[in-house]
Parts: sequence; C-alpha cells; structure tokens
Amino acid sequence: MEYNFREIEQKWQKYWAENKTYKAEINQKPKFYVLDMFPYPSGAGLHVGHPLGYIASDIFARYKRLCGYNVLHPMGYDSYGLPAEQYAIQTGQHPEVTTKANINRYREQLDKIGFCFDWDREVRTCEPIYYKWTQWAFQKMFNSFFCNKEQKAFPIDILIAHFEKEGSGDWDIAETEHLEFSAAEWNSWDEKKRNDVLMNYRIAFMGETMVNWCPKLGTVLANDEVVDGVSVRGGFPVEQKKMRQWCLRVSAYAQRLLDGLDTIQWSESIKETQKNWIGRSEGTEVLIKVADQDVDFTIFTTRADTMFGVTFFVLAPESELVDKVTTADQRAAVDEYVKYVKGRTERERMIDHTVTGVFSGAYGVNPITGEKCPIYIAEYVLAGYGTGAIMAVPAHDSRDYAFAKHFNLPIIPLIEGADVSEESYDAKEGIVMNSPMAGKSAIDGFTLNGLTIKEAIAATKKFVSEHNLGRVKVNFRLRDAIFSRQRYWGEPFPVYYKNGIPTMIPEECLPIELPEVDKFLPTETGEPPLGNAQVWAWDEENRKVVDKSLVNEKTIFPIELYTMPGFAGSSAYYLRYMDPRNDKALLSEDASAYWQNVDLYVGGSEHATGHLIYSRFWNKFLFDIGVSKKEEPFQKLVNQGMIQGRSNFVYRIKDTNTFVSLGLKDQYDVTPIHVDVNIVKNDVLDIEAFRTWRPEYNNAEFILEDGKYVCGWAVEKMSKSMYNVVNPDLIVETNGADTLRMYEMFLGPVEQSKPWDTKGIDGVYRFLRRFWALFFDANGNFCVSNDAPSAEELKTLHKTIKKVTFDIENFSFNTSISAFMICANELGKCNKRQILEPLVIILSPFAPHITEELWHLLGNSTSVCDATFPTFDEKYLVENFVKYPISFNGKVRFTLELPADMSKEEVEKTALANEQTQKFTNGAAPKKVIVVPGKIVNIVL
RNA sequence: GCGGCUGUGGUGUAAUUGGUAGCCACGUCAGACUUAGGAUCUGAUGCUGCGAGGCGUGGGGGUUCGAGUCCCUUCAGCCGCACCA
Repeated sequence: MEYNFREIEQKWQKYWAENKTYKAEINQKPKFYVLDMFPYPSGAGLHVGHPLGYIASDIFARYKRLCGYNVLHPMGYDSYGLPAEQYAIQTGQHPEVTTKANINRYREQLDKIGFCFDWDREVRTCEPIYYKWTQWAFQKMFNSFFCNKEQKAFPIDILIAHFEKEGSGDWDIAETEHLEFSAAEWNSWDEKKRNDVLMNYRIAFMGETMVNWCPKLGTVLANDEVVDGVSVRGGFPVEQKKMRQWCLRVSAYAQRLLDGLDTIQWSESIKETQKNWIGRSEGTEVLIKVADQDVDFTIFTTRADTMFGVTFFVLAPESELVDKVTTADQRAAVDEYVKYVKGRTERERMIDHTVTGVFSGAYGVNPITGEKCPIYIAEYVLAGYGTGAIMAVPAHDSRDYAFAKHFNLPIIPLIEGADVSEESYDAKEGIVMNSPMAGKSAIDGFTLNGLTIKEAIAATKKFVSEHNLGRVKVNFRLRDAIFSRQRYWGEPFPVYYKNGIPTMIPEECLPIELPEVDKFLPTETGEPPLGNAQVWAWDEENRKVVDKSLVNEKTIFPIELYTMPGFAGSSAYYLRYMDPRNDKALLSEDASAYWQNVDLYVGGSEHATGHLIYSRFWNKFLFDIGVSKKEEPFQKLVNQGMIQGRSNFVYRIKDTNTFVSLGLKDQYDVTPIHVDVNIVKNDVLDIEAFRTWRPEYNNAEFILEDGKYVCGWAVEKMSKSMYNVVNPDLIVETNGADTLRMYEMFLGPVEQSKPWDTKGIDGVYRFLRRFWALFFDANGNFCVSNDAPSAEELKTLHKTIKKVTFDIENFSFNTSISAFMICANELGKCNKRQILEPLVIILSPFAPHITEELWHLLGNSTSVCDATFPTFDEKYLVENFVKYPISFNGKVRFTLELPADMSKEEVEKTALANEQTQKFTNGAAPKKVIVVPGKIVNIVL
C-alpha cells in the first residue's frame, strides 16, 4: 500500500476531533502545561514561520503525554488590536467581522497541521466572557496599593484606614510623587480631593504623564510600542505630550521582576534584555541647597565618590525646578532655551547629541565642601530618570566633560594618574585624590583621599546618610505602563465618572461590553471613538448601561471613553486557559491549585520588553491577591527563531518588457523585480505562470540561459510585499502535514532564525515513505511479523530510543529526526513487531498522523497518544549486548584508573587485558588506546 | 559606550559535553532500472596532493597526553539598552 498522506491525515484529524482525544481534565496524574504565544489573527493568514514554535511545543506536549503527564496544551486568539481597527476605518467593516473571518482562516490552517490542542479551552480576548476578567483584574489593581517594605500589593482600604488615623505617616509605599499630610488634613478633605490623593498610590491609577502620542494612529503608545521615535505598528512619528491617562504601576514591581529572573529557565539573552529594560541602578540621592534662595533640590548619582569633583549642576529643561531657581536676569535666556527644547521631537533629541544648555543664574551649594557651583539647564539631563537633576563631574563623566568644555567650566580630576586633558576618565578603577584638594577642607574633616573608588562610594554613602545630607536610593529605568488607548477595538474600561471622580462599575455587573459605534474614527470634538457610542452611560441605580442622552439625570454618569491596550488581554490568558468558561471567577481554586503555572512557554523573542514583562507583572499582582499560585507565570521559555523569506528576483531591462536571466543580467541595464516565489522552483522561473501572474507581464519577453530563466535571490523578512510568503497549506497539500512538521524541525535548532528553503524537504518525505514501507510486503499488504528480533535490531532500537528521549528533553528536534533516519537506514527491511511498535510510539510526537494509522494497523484500538513512551534501560543493554557499542554513533569510550607508577607499556597492556575492556571489545582490537603517562587510559572502539 | 548571542564543507547542520571533526540531510558527481526523469535504488563527495602524506572548526596566543568545546586576546555578524547621571 502506498503512503497516502492525504487520506491518512484527513481520517485521523477527524477522529481526534470527534473523540476529543486532546481534551485535558484535572486528574490524579502529574500536570504539565505547554503553551504557545497565542497569535493575533491577521488578514494574511499563517505563513510557514508561524507554525515553527507551535510544532516544537506540540512535539513536546505529545512527548510529555506519552511519559504519563496530564498535559494542558491550549490555543486561542489575541483578537483585539490595531490592524483590525485600521482596516475598519478604511473599509467601514466592523472589526468583529474581519476578526472572526481571520480566526476561522487561522483555525483551518492550524487544523491541517495536526496539533494536539484542546480546542474546548479556546479563548478570544475580544469576547465578553474573556475580557470580563481583564476588567476585573484592572479593578483589583485600582483597589490596591503596593507596599515597598513588604514588596507586595494590599487592598487600598488598609491605606485609607492608615490615612484616617496617621495621615501619610512614614509608610514606604509605591507612589507617583511624594506627599506628606496629616490625619487631620486627610479627614478634612472632600471626596474628590481624597480620590486625587489615592490616585497617587493605586496600582491602576490615572496620572498626568508624558506619553508617546502618535498623531497618525490617534492614540498613545507604550514604550515598547515605540522604537527609534516611530510607532512599531505603521512606523509613524511619535511625539511627547502630557496627557491624563490610565497607568499601571509596573515600576513598583521592578525589584521583584528583576529577582524573579533568577528563578526561571529563560535564555540568557532575553533575561539580559529584561534586566536592561528594568535598569536597576544603585546610587545616592543628595539634597542640594540653592544659594541665596529658599529652594533646594535632590540629585541622583551612582558616583557618590566624585562629590569633590562637582563643578556645576544641571537640571532637565522639563523640571519644575527650572522656574523656581532661574534668576530675573537669566529669565529670558532660560525661557528661550526651554522653548527650543520643547520644539524638538524625541527623535531629534535621540539622534542629535550636540551640546546645548543655558545658565540659570542660580548657584547650588555642594553640601560636603560648601562651595557654590552654577546651575545649568540642559537637555542632556532627562526629566524622566532619577530626579531630573544631576551634579556634574566633568573629569569622570563624558557627557559632563563635553558640557564643561563647551561652556568653559572647570574640570577637577579625582583619580590618581587619570589624564583628563583630552577626555574624561569614566572607568570605576583607581585611587581617589583631590578629595578634598590640598589646602581645602570639607565638613567634619571628611576625606576620601587614598581610597579605592569602591571604598569611596561606600564611605560617601555612609557620610551622607549620617549627616542627613541625602539617602541611599535605588533607581529603575522601568516606567509605569500607560494603560489607555484612544481606540475602539479594545477592552472598555469598567469605569464611570461620578461628578468627575473615576468610579468602578460594581464587580457583579461585569463585563461592561464594548458598545456599537457608527464610526470608528474619533469624534469631531476630538473624543476617542467610543465618543460615537450612543448607549454609553452608567445608570448607578439600575446598575446597567444606558443611553448617554440621559446623563444629566440624577444617577446616570458618563462611562470612560478610552479602551485598554493590546497587552491587557494577553497578560493573563495563560491563567484563563486553566478554567476558560468559569463565569464566577477568573479561574477556580481547584484549577489554579492543579495547573499552577506554565511549564513550557514557546514564542518569539520580540515580546521580551512587552508582553513578557507585562504578564510577569500582571501575574505577580494576581499572586499577591491569591489568584495565581506561582510568582512567575512561565517557568521555562523557548524563543523560536524567525523564519525569514527567501525572495526571488527577475531582471527587467530598463524601459522594456523583456526579462533577462540571472547569468546574463550584467550585460544589460536592468531593474530587479520581486517575483512570487510560488512560481519559481529551485530558482528557475515558470515562464507561463509568470505571464499569467499579473496582466502587465502578459506579453513579457525572456532572454534565457541554457533554455531556462534563472532568478536571483535574497534572504529578507517574509512578507506579502516581497512575494516570498510560503503558505503551510501548500506544503501540506503536496507533501503532507507530517512531512511539514518534521521538515520544519529538521531545518535546524528551534531557537535559530533561518531562511525558508523548500529544497531539502524531499529527504524527510523519503524517510516517512521508507518508514511506512517497513510495514508492508512486496505486494503492498500489511505485513508485520512476530519473530524475535536479532540482537543487532534490538541494539538499533534501543540506541534510537535513548537518543530521541535525550534530544526531546533538550528541545533538540533536528537531531532526533537524524536519529530516526539513521535508525531506518540500519533496520533495512526489518518488519518485526517488537522493533516497529516502540518506534511508532517514539515517532508519534513528530509525525502524529502516519503513526496513528500504523498504530491502528498494528491492532491497537486506542490512540497512539495513550501509549507509553518506551524507556531505555542502559544497564539492561549493557548486560545483554555488551559486545555492541552503546553510544549512538557507534563509539565506546571509557576510562580506567590505574596505579600512578605504571609505565606506559604496562598501562596499555593492563588496559587491554582488563575485564571491562574485554567485555566491550569482545576480543577485537580497539581502534585507539589513549594512554596518559601515570594512570588514566581511554579506550576507543 | 555597556551587555548578550553567534562564527564548523558548496548548503542546512552534527559531535557521546574535553576524547577519531564533519553524523543526518540537501546539492553535486558516477552507476543501475527506465521511452523519459524534477521517480526509485546503489556508490562517491572537507581542502590539497598521482601517492605515502599534509592542512583543516573566523585570526592569534594559552591550559592539557588530547581543544570545535576551557582561558586570554582579536576580528566579523546579529540582537538588546543607551545623553540613565
């Protein structure tokens, strides 16, 4: 019988669906949770790059199941987002319609590849049953604050009680700005004022912040959605703007986000990326008094040891201090400079690092030496980091150095032997001098001279804290996440404005469903798209959403017009999969206790500073309130590489419709044009297909070489515009899903990026056909014998089991497939059940369809998924087949320890006569004996 | 500038984790069966040399009986952060 993959694959896909073979339920077995990053269903459908990670995780999920685990392996859709909305704006099509159509297409494509997803657990972030819990989590964050001392979130009521009794007191709480007030003050405030103050502490809060405003998209964007000053989606310019927005206090969790990295198995590179993004820096805050004014400010430095080298101070132009310190005669110059800085885009500031700045007229007092130094205002100091003010030490900071040179300010070297005549000495190595300088003194006789930099930093920290001049401070680069978007296609906020106070819609009334609008663009008055919604007001008394024309009535208030950003829905979806239909809770206690967290998470590394930070934050919050059972959501992370496209080119002779083959193109003046890779085979163009591809090529002429038109090629991103998209359906159609699965894995390590090249696919296809043929005789009849296998055959089987087990555990699927191929080569025509049956099981994670068919032909009535993965018993093999090498590629190597005083010859002789050697060699001469003078001998057979 | 990852035949890659470098495939060449081959099967295939041999894991150095693997240094490519004090 021929290997008819079409028939087989259809048959078993239907069987799996009907029998719900992949359904996961809580049971007595140990659990294993394998998760893929769920896709955003775009209009383009899946290309061959998407399934790479899905195939890898599918293999692992199937393997774990065969090993006796209860495997949770779900799939769903991240279905809120910008592209569907942009499309809606252009065409008027409701995003829900296009999203549904795209999801159906994705599902169809995914089904063809034979994944073991439990589709009963599918989630879609745009469905009310799902986003109810996104809204719920937001409300929980709104009603929580973060205690820095305990490093944990607590209900806001605790804080309110504290304010009522003690005012702001001395609690160390994550806050937007530091406030101090008494209990009396708190109790005297009205509700509005108290709410304003509480916003300063809530984990989900409304804040006046600098945001990345993208006018073209008409919305704000999070930091990770902006790269090089332009939006990731669309590449539109982004400007800084102060706006009132919902924010999440992600920064409160910075230390835990950093510490957690040491407890999870993620790649070094992605951990490093997150560490950079969190950007912890330990330093000192020092209070600086402004001379002759009743003003002071705080600077942040990591180089407290350089306090004696301060020759000026710098404030960020956006800092509120600028206004306070500027003297009358410098006012005009400062105003002009601030105006200039405001006019510069983020992008310009990023690229152009020329030195600019202005003197404020004021002087700051160095608290240690009492010396006065000028205060400058300059854009190289950023308002958003530290305190927005620095002490400048030009001798040991290159930026301060450039500024000092430009404005002709003094430079005092503080490190012995450092030459600062040409550039600053930034290294943190050396012995401190000039601290204080000869002939000068500091308060309390403080000196750092003769210390190493490390010692000097510690000494200064101690001195500063003891003398109340400042405090030790840890700063993070990680910013709070801006949580509102001025868009339609996202989760609505469960918030209404009661007399201007943001108020949560009661938990029992959730979800607040996204209202219908007649237009997806902002309103004429500049309101977000939800401003177009007619039924969008909250009736407090009747607890329901009502028409907004009623707003003037007593208990009816407007609802928030912003929607949540893309990462809202994707931040806790892994928890929802554990209990996706529960409408009483995000997930039940049972489900949470059993499934815990994701054991293996597979997805692209492009989410390193977005989704993978947000969901860690989100999970930590849910952990604090007892919903999640583990501090980290994803125990092990594997980042699959990108599949790049391999584009093909044709060369058109300028101003003609004639195309010249690659080898001859240098003789003409040609324009390379992308050509659809699907009409090119092994770089040879299908000329007829090309003519019908697009009307303008109908009567194209060709200059051929050797009768063929050869195309050029290049590796580029796989995208529609480059006509290099290879569709997985096409491969499934021509070679079958099992071949596609194995070929994608055979291409190389999962983590590695590589261009898609269909050239090698035949090798895998041949293997599957050869494997299939083992089960049939010359007449095509199924023919498996019950004869006892030979020792040679058992050896092949066992070493294959050993190798494949080892490789799957290590996520090395390309090498396991090599092992299968070697196995098939060695078995020749072996058709013995005792050999073939275990092989079918260990191949099934890779090629589920063909193995399911063979498994049933072998007489089994249940799915091959319910078989048990054969284990390799090394001891058994050594005892029974010692005359055969046990390592996979036929080598045996072992070490004997012999007395140290033996001669080289004696060692060799003894080694060969050794019982263990004899057992392995079976009398035959070894290929190589490595003798180390002294005692160790290594024998290679 | 700081940090991370990678570098092996014509190509994708492998190496029992310090032990015969190049497994398994693709491609190429030769042969077989064929009217035919973009089907199938068999064999060869790192470079160099007629040959014995020599040379080979980006370059240089080191540790070791032994290095693709460990250490130092250098080059190249990719990625992250970046006027972060």
